[in-house]
This record gives sequence, structure tokens and C-alpha cells, in this order.
Amino acid sequence: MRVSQILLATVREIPAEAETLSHQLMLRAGMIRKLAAGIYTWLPLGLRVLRKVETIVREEMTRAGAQEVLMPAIQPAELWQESGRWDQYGPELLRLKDRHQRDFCFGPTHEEVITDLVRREIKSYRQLPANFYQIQMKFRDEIRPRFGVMRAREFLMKDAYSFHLDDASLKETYEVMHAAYSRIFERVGLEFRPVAADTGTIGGAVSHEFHVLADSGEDAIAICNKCDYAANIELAQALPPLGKRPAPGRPMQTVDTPNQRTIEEVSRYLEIDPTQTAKTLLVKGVGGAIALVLRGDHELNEVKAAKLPQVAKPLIFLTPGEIELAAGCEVGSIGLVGLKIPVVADESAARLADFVCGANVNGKHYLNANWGRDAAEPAVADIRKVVEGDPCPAGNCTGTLTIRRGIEVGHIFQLGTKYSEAMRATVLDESGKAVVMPMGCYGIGVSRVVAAAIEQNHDDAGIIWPDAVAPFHLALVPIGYHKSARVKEVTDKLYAELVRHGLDVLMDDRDERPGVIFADMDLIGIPHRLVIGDKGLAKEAVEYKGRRDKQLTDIPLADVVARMRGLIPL
RNA sequence: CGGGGCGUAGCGCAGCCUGGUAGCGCACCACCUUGGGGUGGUGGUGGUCGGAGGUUCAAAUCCUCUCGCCCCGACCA
Repeated sequence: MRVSQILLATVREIPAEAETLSHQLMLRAGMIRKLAAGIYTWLPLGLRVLRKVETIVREEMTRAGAQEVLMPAIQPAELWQESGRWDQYGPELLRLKDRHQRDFCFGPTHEEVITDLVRREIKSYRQLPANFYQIQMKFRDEIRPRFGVMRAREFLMKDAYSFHLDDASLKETYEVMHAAYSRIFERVGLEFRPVAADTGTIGGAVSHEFHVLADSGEDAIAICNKCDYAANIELAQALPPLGKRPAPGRPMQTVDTPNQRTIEEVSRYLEIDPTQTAKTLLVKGVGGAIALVLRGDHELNEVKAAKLPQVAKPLIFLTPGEIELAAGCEVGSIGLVGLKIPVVADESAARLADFVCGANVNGKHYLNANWGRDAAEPAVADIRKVVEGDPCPAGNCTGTLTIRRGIEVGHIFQLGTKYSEAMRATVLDESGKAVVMPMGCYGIGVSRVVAAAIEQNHDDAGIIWPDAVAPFHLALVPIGYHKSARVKEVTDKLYAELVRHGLDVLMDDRDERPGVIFADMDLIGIPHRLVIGDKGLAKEAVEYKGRRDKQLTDIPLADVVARMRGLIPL
């Protein structure tokens, strides 16, 4: 492609609306333009990248034995009513009516449609397992679309759904898809981790998320430094501390802690390590308020806490007024001693002895409080977030956990029979009996992968595409294309030859100053660059520079095509 | 949805407080200049000041309503 033939819509200034680097760079490089909140047009340059990701996904889905279909974006309400999600889904589901006032929605996902298809078309266990996928625009009316295509309302997703005779078959396909996902993100050229995940609202038993590691990621994930354990921080298990709780040493006493509310303030004021303090959080329980106790330096894991049988769903913290009523004080002085409500302590908090906690009187704390002596023995559970340095919870691993940030680009589930049961999707087994098919579902945010690739690969000058998804492999930059006959002749010839060898080449034939061209090619992230100028041609050479290189390399004109073919994997 | 902020040329912004002919930089067009990291110059094109209503001789500016967008908290690929 010649630059004169493509809409190269680069801009110098950073649009005010863009906060994250990938969003800024996608706008500046002219990859996308916003049409409305969370709704974007993909310009030619951006679309080339999107298509390359799609191609990799298709190839790996085919390799994994999945078949491509294309389902409607608009779906009838009946199907959603049948699965029960028409009422469950809430305002994130974009609902519409046709001219006959019939209800439809714009599909945020396709479990219902595929289950409907499969129950009609698949009758026999001999047709199983079956795995269908599509690559399609989804719409989810997110409360707060953000970060450009990273969290858009309309986004491109690859979704796959597998159907099985039994759970063993489901697990088998799940493993194949797990491996396929790893291959996809490897091929795109991303640093990523599959992590054990909470199944959340979609349901099912087993689930993994695929995270691209990036400091700007919205999710925290815990990774072991020795084994391959990795889990979303929502799920990561905190092991109970080793050893037994020490016996109470000193008598409990009340101290004044005027205006000291947070654990930080209180421990600094009392000159006590936060690990020797306990903090008490009050939430709604199934029959009234309930207290959750954590070691001062730990944070509540709300997902774990919400799973406690004593806790009301969803997890809701008491309001200041309700706290006053339950504990008799303000937030900063709540303590576990003398509470009249059930207490659940985290493992680490339950191991404390002679600790500091609030006295349920404003501006007062207790020193040397002890479980069993000053307060009843609490119910004990794992309700905290793991922290950097926690021991790895994988069996007999001696490693410790590191916390990293990640961007969720894929999520796979063993769904089980949630949808096939509700929609009565059955096949006849060997004995002629109807069996409800267990299902798996597997998603990749294709458009999000593009943004994630940028978050992981950029510098001050712009994007640095991995070869596999670059809109063009190679930038051909003539110096004086419109002035020097020799430069033009060599450039045109090189261009034709490189293209003939299958490389995606962007040749900048604009009558622009070299600085402008270099800046644009760097910004849009073309990973390889050849400069053709009279200076080099005098030596029968052109200059090569990789996007990450500091130095230029002269390449003899005669070797250029072979060198580039060797350098760029196709 | 709750809290904060912003809507003035394609982009980035000033002007608003204290009402009086709508500005700057970039981009774009023309000509000249320059030609290996966003050259320099001259001249131009482009705006119902988000929309509606009100106050006023007069509204980008003051008031009311409304729409849109951005940022901080509960969801997901």
C-alpha cells in the first residue's frame, strides 16, 4: 500500500478524552474514531490490525476443531425469557422493539441462540462433541465505557460454545481450548497468563481468564514465583498462617485515640505495627448485621466474603447510621470486643494475640485484646485479599505470590447444563435415553486484544506492533521520492518485489519532509523500516532500522529482499 | 445510578468572573522556501459559541431547562 492510497489520519495532539496510552495512541495513529460513547469506527489502519488478530483466532479455532458460524446480532426476547436471563440481565442488555412491538435485544452474548440452534440440529450423541464459534460485534450497555476499545459498548468478540454427552468430554474440549487460547496470545506476541477465575454471573464450575500483563490493567492477579499457579485476586486463596495462636500475655486496656480513624493513623499514633491490629467491617448478614474481622494490614476480598453463608447477597456495607446502631460508635472505632452480632474473622486475624482493635466508643481503642478471653472465639474463614509475598496456595509449592496487573482478553468456562437444562437441549445417548448436554463457552475480546497489544508495546514515539499483528510489516521511506529519479526508481522496484514476496509494505510516497514521515511511521508502529536515499544509494545500499533499534544498519541493495524475508515471519 | 468537571473552527485551548464586531496554536488550501527526525514565510478557507427558553437596547458571557461527553465508585471480552 502506498500512503497516498490509504487514509493516514495521524494527529499530533493528544485528544483530551483519552486517558490510557492505548486509547491515545489508537486515536493519534488514526486507527479508530469515536462515534458515540463506547462506539467506534475502525479506520483502515486499525482494521488491518483487527483483521490480523481475527485471522490468528480463526486459524487456532480451526486447529482446535471448532466450526465457524455467524449468528444474528439481533435476538428475539423469547429465547432470553426461556433461559431466564431476560429478567436477570438488567440494563446492560440493549432492548428494542420491532414495528410489531415485539421485543428483541442486541446480543451481548449468544448462549441462547447457539443452544437453540443445537437443540434443533443435533439429535444424536454421535454428533458430539460439537464446538461452534463466531467472530461478531457484541453490544453491552456498560455503565461506564472507558479507555476506547478497551471497554467499549460495541466490541468485536470471538465466542465459542461446545456441547457434550458428558462432563469428561467437556473437560477434554476445555483443555483443548485452553491450549488454543495460549497459542493465540503467543502468536499475537503478548506476554500473558492464564489464571484461575471466579465464574461470576455466567455460572458454571471451572473457569480461566487469560490476562495480558500490563501495569494499566484493571484486574489484579496473583502469580507464583516458583510454580505455574496464577489466579485472579478475587479467587486467590490465602493460606492460614503457620503455627498456633500465642496465649494472651497482657491484660486488655483502653487507650484514647482521638481523631485516629484509619488503621494507619491508629498504628502510627500507638506506635504499633499494623500487623498487630484488627479491623472490623460491618456488612449486612442474612439475619441482621455481621462483623468481618481482618488483620489491620489486610484488605477484604469482597468476592470471598459474599460467598459466606452468613452474609447477605449481594455484599452491602452498613451505612454510618446502621453502624452507630450496631456498634454504638463511628466507623473509625469499631471493634470486635463486646459486639452483639455474629463475628467472622479471617484466618490471619483469628491468629492474633495481644492485638489492638476499636473499643466501639468514639476515639478509643483497646490494647492487648485477645480472642477467647476478651471476645468470643470467632467463626474463621478466608476472606482477605492475598498480598505480595503470601505463600503459594498450590499443594506443596514453596513459592510466594507476586501481584501483577492484567487486562482480561479471554475467558473460558465449563458451563455445565445451566442453559441446556433451561432450554431442554438434549441428545439421545447410546441407550436411546435423552441426555441434557453439558456445555462450555469460550470468549476472546478481539478488539480488546488490539488495545492490550498497544498497552504492552509502545514507547514515547508511538506504537510498536508485534510482527504478527502489525498493519504493515515494513515501512519503505524514500528520501526525495519526488526529487530524485534514482530514489524513485529504486523505491518503486523494491516495493513491487517486497510485495510480491508476500510482505505487507507501506510505502510513503508523500511529498513530505523526512522528519514528518519518520514521526508518522514510528507513531503507527510499523515494526521494520527501510530508508532509500541518494546518500545510501551512492554506496548501493539502503538503511534498515527495527522499530526498537537505536542504530541504523546498511543493507546492500542486492540483498534487501532476502534480508527482509528472513527477518519478518510470515 | 450517585459524586465532580467540560461543551467556543477538524484537533488542542483562551475569551465568560466584570454583557458591546469571536480569538490563538496545530491541521487544511494557495504560492514561495526548505529537503535525513514534525522547516520557515506570506496570504487564505472554516465557527447558528451543544440545544431550547428567558433577562437585556445588546448574551459565548447572566438565569432556567435540556442534550451530549469526560473523570471517581458497583460490572465484563
